[in-house]
Amino acid sequence: MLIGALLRVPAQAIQRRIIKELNAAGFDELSMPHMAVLQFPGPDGARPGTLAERAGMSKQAMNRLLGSLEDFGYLVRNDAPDEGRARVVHFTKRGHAVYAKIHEILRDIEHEWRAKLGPKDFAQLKALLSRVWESSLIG
Amino acid sequence: MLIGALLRVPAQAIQRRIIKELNAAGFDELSMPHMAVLQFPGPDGARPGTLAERAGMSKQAMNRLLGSLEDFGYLVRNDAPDEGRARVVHFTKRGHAVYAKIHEILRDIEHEWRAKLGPKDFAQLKALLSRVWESSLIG
DNA sequence: TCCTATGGTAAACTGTGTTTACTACTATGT
DNA sequence: ACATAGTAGTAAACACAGTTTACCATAGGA
Repeated sequence: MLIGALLRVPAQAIQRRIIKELNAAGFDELSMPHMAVLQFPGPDGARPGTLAERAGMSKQAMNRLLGSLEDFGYLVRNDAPDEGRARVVHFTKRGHAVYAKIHEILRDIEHEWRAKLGPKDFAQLKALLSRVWESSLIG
Repeated sequence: MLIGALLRVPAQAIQRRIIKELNAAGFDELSMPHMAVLQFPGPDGARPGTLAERAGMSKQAMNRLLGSLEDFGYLVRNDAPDEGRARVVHFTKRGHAVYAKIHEILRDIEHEWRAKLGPKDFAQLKALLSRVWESSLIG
């Protein structure tokens, strides 16, 4: 089995599970595209343009996503007082709640993996993936 | 760093790189959605419905994808003589060529990762991901 | 024969993302 | 001071992908 599938399949499974459990927990307006905003490290305090770059999409697409999340009450876009036309995204209470819920789901998943693999091997897996992250392999 | 991001980011990076290199290698009609068909274990010999299920999408969406790949000359959909209305997907020569190219790219990526992490740690990483795959963690 | 299940197909609708075009503010050069 | 270029954000038109709804074709029973 090649590394592509080995990474892709569990990553997708986690993504799907997060959306499903989020919907079940009362955040039922959220769907796949919104994950581009909610992904680590989260939008709180960031500029729309920065978020667009992180997600690998155009500023316009990100902006519409932010607009929908603002309509749903997850965040607000305030003017940034320091710089010209810039704006800053901030979570509302509900926004902080989803983000916390996502972390809860991920902690559950980590707990299950740890139980299956054993704590030592699971730690090893995370350590190796962290090294991939830190190296220039995924730039 | 939580397991979600640790898996998602490199998996996405690999996906993008595959598409980019495929385009550069002369397979320039291919874009992200086509990857749903070309993903492991590949469409050769499979039913449209099976491929839809694998990719987690509707049969109709998969069928249009197959139609476009057929138009581009990557595959054909023949009648399956054994069963009622069933059809079977088969690669054309060009289809086999892309699939081989994808494998080549993935082998390159594995080579780079092996060089960065060291052969032992890279093997360990793949072994751990294989265990995740084999366990019921991603079902 | 009629009913159901399965596999596939077609068209309308929805939403998502890019492209193109524009506004607002800042900084720089003359 | 003014013109210019650069940065950040926004808006509308467009293209495309995926779901929904509906339908056709074959096989296997009741």
